[in-house]
Amino acid sequence: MFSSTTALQRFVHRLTSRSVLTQEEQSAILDLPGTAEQVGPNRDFVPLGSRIDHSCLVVAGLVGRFGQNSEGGRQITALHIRGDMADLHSVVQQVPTSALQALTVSTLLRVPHQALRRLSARYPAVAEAFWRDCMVDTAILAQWVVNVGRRSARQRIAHLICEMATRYHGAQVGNDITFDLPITQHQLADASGLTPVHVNRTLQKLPESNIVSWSRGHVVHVAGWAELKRIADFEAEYLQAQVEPAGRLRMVEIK
Amino acid sequence: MFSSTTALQRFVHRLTSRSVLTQEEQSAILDLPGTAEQVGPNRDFVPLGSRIDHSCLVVAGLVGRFGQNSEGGRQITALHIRGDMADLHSVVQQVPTSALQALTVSTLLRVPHQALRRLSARYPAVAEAFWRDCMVDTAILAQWVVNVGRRSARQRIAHLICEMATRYHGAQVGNDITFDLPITQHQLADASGLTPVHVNRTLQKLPESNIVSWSRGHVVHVAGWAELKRIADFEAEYLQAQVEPAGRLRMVEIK
DNA sequence: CGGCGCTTTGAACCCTATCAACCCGTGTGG
DNA sequence: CCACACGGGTTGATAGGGTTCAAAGCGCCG
Repeated sequence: MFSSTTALQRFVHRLTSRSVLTQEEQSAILDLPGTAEQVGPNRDFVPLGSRIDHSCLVVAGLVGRFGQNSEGGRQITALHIRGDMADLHSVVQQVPTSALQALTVSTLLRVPHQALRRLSARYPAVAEAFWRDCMVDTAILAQWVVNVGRRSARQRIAHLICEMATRYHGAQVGNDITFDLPITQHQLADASGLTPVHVNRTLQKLPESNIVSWSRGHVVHVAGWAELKRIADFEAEYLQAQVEPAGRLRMVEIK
Repeated sequence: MFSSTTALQRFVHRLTSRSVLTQEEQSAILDLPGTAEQVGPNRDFVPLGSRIDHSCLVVAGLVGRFGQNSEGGRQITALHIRGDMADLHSVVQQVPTSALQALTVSTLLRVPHQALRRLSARYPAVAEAFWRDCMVDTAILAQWVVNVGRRSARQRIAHLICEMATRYHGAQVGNDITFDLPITQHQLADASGLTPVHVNRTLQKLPESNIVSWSRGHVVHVAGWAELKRIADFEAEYLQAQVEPAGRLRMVEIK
């Protein structure tokens, strides 16, 4: 149904939108081995505590990184969509400090660390691209802190929608956008630091000017992107969805 | 007053507590060039927007990474203490997506990216150590999301104290700890997603069992570490303050 | 002594949580 | 084909943690 090659192509595409990689390096990534796996919703596929030996590329579906407090309160700290290597960082940090869970039925490609490390050692520019990609995730995370720390419920949700819209559509976001975000209100609550009940009520007040509609098929339709951005207080720069070629950086000379 | 060599030694020490570096690699880091600078409190020394060409090593003082919402609400997304290379990630991301500001009088060593890149290109293991260090900062950030998203005011503050105590003292935390945290209640509020007023009130209720005292000289005294940890719901693993030698990883063979 | 930055206190308010039902579409089994 | 369970989503009532605004206290330094 979903080819792992397609997923790797998406991954390469993401990397090259921010980093400079030679043709050889790109195809080396495309040749990465891995075993595909399908997991059901609400299933931890990267549990806490035990050392792991692979990273997970999201082929299809939606994946969340989860934190918890002792009372069982859950907090999603990151969302990953197709083409994301959800725990690329585990290449340098083998013991997960937070768990990865599928939010919907998802397909994953488990890529051995060994292969990723070999690639990084052989092509320093790939290591650099990996590092850089991890730092974009970090920038997103920093925005999440601002989101839950200093924004109202409606802003939090609006911001999350803006982020996901941009991540799905890259730079080409028009004023009218549609994309698939298969997430329940409960999960949305866990992502925004709110209660499911309050998410529900906030969501109802959002389409006041027909800005967003959230059909239960999980497809989000944004009718007024500019307006939504304003509400959300959203600036897309940190996502670096499309860094201009001139802005790209490469530490290692191209041979 | 503060030697930049000492700061670099601290930096090396931090790196080697999680990564394996040869003697040669370590001294290469110690030889890193840089220009020292002293900045006053509340001064942005890494502003938003403009491309930068150096990273900042904190020699002394306390610095914060700031996010903002459009209404001017400020949110600290990271704290950095002596020995931290506060924006090491800027080596691969030259345009800052959040600003760095001194919280107290601080001394910085501005280290040219060029030097850091040369080091990374020459010693892949150093690049790996840099990447890993950035990922520890990311793990901390993820905890912050949980903190502001899913913890009560008292837990947030307790957690922050626990984190800083561990970062200052590493693994050797006894039940009775003293350390310097020169931060105002206002800044503490910005870090924990609360208002200064509420921080004040929460702080007053903390020493109910003489657990922490926050003398105005900014020196924190924790009398009951175990109890504070319990309140804060704090697990130190994510900080990786002291990874066992056996747990360390190195992608590149030691020559 | 006066000013300044930080801390402290009070009172009112409100956003969001909590608890508890109920609704509704879907799938399943008798 | 209906009964039932199940996982979301929705709604109401109530409570509370945290905010807001405003003013006063306090230590420190010039």
